[in-house]
Amino acid sequence: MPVISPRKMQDRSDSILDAARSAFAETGFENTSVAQIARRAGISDGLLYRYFRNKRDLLNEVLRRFYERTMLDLEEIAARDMPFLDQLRDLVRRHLQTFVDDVDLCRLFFAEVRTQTDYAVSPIRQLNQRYTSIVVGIVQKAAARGEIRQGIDPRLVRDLIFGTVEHRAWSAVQGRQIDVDKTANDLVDIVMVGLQPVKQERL
Amino acid sequence: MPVISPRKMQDRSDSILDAARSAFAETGFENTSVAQIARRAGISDGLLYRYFRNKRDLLNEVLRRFYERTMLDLEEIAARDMPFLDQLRDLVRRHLQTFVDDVDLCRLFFAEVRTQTDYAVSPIRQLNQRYTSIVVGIVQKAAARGEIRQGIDPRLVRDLIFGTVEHRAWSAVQGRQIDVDKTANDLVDIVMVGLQPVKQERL
Amino acid sequence: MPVISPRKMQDRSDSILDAARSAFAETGFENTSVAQIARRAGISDGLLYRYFRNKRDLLNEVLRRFYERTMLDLEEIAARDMPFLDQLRDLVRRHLQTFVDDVDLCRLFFAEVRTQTDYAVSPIRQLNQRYTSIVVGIVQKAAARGEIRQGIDPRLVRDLIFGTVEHRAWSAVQGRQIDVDKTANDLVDIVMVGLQPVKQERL
Amino acid sequence: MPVISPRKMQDRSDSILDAARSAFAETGFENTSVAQIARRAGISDGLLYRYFRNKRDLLNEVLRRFYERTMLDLEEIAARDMPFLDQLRDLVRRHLQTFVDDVDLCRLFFAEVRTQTDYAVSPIRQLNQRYTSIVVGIVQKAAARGEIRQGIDPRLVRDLIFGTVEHRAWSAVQGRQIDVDKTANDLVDIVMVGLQPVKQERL
DNA sequence: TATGAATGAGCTTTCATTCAT
DNA sequence: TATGAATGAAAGCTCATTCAT
Repeated sequence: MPVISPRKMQDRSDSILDAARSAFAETGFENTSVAQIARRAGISDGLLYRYFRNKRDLLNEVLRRFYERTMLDLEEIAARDMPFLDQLRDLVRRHLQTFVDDVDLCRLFFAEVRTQTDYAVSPIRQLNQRYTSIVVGIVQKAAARGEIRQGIDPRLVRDLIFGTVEHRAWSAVQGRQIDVDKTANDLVDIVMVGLQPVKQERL
Repeated sequence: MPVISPRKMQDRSDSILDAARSAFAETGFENTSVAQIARRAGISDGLLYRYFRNKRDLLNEVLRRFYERTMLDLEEIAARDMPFLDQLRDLVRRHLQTFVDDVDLCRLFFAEVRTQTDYAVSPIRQLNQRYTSIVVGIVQKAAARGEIRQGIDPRLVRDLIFGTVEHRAWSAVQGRQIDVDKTANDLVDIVMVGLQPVKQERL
Repeated sequence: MPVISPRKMQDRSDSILDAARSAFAETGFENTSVAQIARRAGISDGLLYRYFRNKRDLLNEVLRRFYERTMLDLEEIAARDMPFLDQLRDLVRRHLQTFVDDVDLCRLFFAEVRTQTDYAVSPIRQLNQRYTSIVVGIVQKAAARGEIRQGIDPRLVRDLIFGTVEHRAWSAVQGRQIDVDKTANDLVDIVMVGLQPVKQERL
Repeated sequence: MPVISPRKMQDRSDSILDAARSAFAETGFENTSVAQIARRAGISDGLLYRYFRNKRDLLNEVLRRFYERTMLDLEEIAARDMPFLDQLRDLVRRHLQTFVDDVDLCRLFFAEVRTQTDYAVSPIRQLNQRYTSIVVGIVQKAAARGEIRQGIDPRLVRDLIFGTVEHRAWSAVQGRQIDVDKTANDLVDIVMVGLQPVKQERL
């Protein structure tokens, strides 16, 4: 009995994950059956269990890949040597774009993963932390460079950036389109100079 | 002439809602069976259906009560005649406190309701909109009074406030305590004057 | 504690039966709940059980009354002293009219009663037998009078009359209207002279 | 490559249908649970649903098989080139025999299917129409050939034949044996020459 | 390696009937 | 006498997972 080549195994694993991703995105985790995923992937139910321990494992892996892919972009931006203001704007823009492009996977994350009881110790959470800590990093760098004032809690900025984008994107899910560039500009504007009416130099 | 007193009916309705709230919070909507809720409430399956039309009705009612209760506080703050800065700080503090006090219900809302495909037309969404529009309202009033600069999109401020608080509270769910007063102060500080280092007059 | 008058009891029993009849006719036996009947009758669920042992008892009583009422008409016709031909035609017409007027009750009988396992010993069956034996009776009388030829099995005529009417009425239930007079004439015509083409004296 | 042989699948399908037929016949459609059928067939509940879409599908299939089997015989008789009289007698005999052989299935049809509100659009009704239209056809042919007199409504003859047989068989269900040949002869006799006492040529 | 047959627990909701009040 | 609260069984159907083939 011929053993399948590692290459072929990898291809199959990928195609299962593809099938799972699109199926979960379309109908949600609970409303997607393993049989549906297997059919989309062109294999039998049983074989799927050779590649993934169970249905939830599949979900976690789908989201892990999503995160890793998205993170690369964000980390690339964070690695650039550029003024904080511009860097922040690029990050916000990129993050917003992720929501626009993959709203279903985002919803999946919020609905099915973040609320799991074992989320605190899950590998997905570690990815999420690594993801959001990118903003913490550039804020610390900006503070060190004097680009922003002292005494700012970088984690609050992180929550502000991700929270705002998420909330905005979420309301955009219900109906209205989202203008990525304008939203990024407006948000960064507020974050930098605040709402106060006093005259001040723009950076 | 009802066979049980209205008081007893009310008590029972409350105890069912209590049971539903804690059960949903612990195991999620899908993974909680009506039978479990009935057992927690100390009644039979069938009787539950004399108080609530169906399982989803139960969820909606749990969240409606939560919202109405919370909203009263928020609207009371919004109705006060006080400087925008202080009003915003009170609102943020109150909203944060809600998360601290009722993290289970918040999780329930985010996980089970907001992600439903029919959320757009659900009664809960209307409550949520009324809830968040409170901030839109005070921002508009502040703009009219000249307390903040022109050209600010009030809905972006709304997303910023609720998104940040939510994100912060969410990370607080996983472990760490949250310092409500400090967080509120810091957030309002950033929102008002931004991160920029330039010297400026505080309001 | 005042005992209710026999008269009032009778009235109530009647109103329950009325409610049951119309409810069963509209939605069928299985799809009608005891609570619905009680509500229609303006009483509580529990009280209904003071008047009828159970739901099926109610059904039997509804049909028993229906039969008795219908039977009176049929027996009145059978008691008349008139030529067999005319008498038969009147009976057929009357029976057809019953289907037209009370198709729902007829359906109820066929669907819910005649197929009960204990139908063979039920009071309803006795009524049904008494009902159909009316035709047996007039056939025997006609044979004795020489109005029909010898050697005819009266029970076969009974089955012919009731079977044909039922079958015709049943197909009429699905859509098409039924012309009572024409159908009665045509049926009696065939029954009397048959289909054969030979010239013969009409009676 | 199916994991079980087509032969075995067919056998199982048959055994499920057998189980369903006898269970439905004994306790009726509503009062038979899918679990009961599965147990009779020696399989699990779930497996049954790989063979039949749902409970009603099972009922339809049971009756469809019955009809198709029976119809073949009837259509074979109708296709023969023989005098109307003899053909009719053969049809009646055959139809009566069906009742004698499969009284349970007949009861099932009358009690559970024909009385359904959606019977008018059910596949079973189409089979029934095709079945009964066989008699309509031979009557029309007989009329064209002059074997029966003009002005006869073939559909009334259809109702007469099927109605009478059904009624007779039905009363036979409760107890008494049925003499197929005699009944067929007597019925055809009446249908051809009627009840009238006048002298006439027999065909 | 691969299949898909087979399992059976699990779910929401309804409702006839009883009985405390 | 009258109420309607309370019970709890029952039912059709789905599906993650296992395992014989």
